[in-house]
Amino acid sequence: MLDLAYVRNNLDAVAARLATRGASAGLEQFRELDRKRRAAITEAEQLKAQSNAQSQKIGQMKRQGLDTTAEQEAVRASKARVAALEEEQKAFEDGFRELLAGIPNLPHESVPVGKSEADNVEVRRVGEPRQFDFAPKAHWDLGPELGILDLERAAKITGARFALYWDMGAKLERALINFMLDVHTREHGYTEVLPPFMVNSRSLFGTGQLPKFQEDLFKCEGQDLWLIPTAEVPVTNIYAGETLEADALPVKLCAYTPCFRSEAGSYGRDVRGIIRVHQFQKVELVKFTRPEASYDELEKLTADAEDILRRLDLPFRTIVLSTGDMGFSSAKTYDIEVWLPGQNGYKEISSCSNYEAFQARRASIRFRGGKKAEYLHTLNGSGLAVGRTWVAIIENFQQRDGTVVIPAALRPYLNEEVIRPRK
RNA sequence: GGAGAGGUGGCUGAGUGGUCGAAAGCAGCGGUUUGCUAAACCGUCGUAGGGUCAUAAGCUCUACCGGGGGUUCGAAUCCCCCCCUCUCCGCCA
Repeated sequence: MLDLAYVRNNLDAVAARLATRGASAGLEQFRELDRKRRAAITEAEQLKAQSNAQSQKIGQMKRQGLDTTAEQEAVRASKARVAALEEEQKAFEDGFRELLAGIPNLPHESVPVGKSEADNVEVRRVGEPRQFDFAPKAHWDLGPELGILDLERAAKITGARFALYWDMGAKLERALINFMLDVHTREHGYTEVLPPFMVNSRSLFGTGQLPKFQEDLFKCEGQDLWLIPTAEVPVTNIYAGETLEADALPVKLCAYTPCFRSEAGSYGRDVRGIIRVHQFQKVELVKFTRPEASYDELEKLTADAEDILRRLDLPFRTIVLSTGDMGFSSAKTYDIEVWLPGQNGYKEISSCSNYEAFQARRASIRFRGGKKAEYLHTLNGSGLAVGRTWVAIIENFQQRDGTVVIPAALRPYLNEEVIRPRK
């Protein structure tokens, strides 16, 4: 959510910046709705002030033993009008809040202006894609051949876009989770948390998934409980409604969670394998920072995520998303893309964003800087998506004989150096 | 799931129909005193949204005592529903 006073007083500038991300709609109504809303508030409150004064007077008169029948009747008579005005006020307030809550974040000035992902800009490329002296296989062939990935039975148990891992497949997934958590907590200074995997709608509003992106989520029928699409939601909301001490910042948290996404509207994309599934595991990094530090912290957070790929000897590139490709709540986003031989290209494995005060305002997360509490900045990024890391390892380190060599950094977590076909 | 107790400002904790946005204490902030620290003393000290206005200060109004309804001229206080916490029982990993 944008700052109301800022939008009101810089409407043209806000409109211009939103236009760069193709989101100008709504701002024309803003001024008009804001005006109507304030008029309604003023009118309703004036009448309420009158009634309150009358009621106080009645109290005084009663103490003096005076008859107050006429005064009581007068207040009672104005009640209907107060109720009508309040209703009108509420309607304007609701409409206005909805409008404000539906406006996406303003892109940071360093973000390249563009219409789509075609305008994203590569900022660095690390590692060389391996030259195979045989035709490398995609994980959807290699996984089943090794007996570690079983998509057919997963479809039987649950449905399409779910995965069942066997033996070394399951162990590789678990090893990756432990490896990532250990690196981030021991070497990058993050505190590990294990949050609920279901959240309420208030939390989803706080991070920006609701009200606009309900169709991407799984909801428990008849209850205000939703499966988390990312750990960002429960972890960012840890401090919802709270005010942190300035010297506690930055707060750096990391969490392993499964993530559940309906993938509505992605029919036909990444249909093979486990690149895009309804349930995947992720280790997430979340930061709460002072406003002036958030862009430095975004660089560090991105580097922390990249470090996992470096340690696993996986080639990757980092791109900065253009204004046209950024998520709703983000002011700036880096995507990290890992090289996948099966796709002969780079594929997103992490998304690192600075939300500035956008989420903090929605979730009401502040810090006490000077005298007054002010909104802090929130950031998060995958560190990393575990399922796609699994794919990257299988595909990048496959051998001619169909085995997979485990990268050195991961061997202590697996007690194996090679994944061989399961008998 | 059953029975009971409770949810008030940063914290503790008063307040059962009007003058209560809310006593008191602690913490915080400003100051006096002090060689320094401590203590003492004085003052100040909630949030959000309107109006006035310079997007300031100040003044003023409205709302907020877990959330939502209701009764009443008037609700922290009375009634109803819901949520959360604690204790006991049952069940369960």
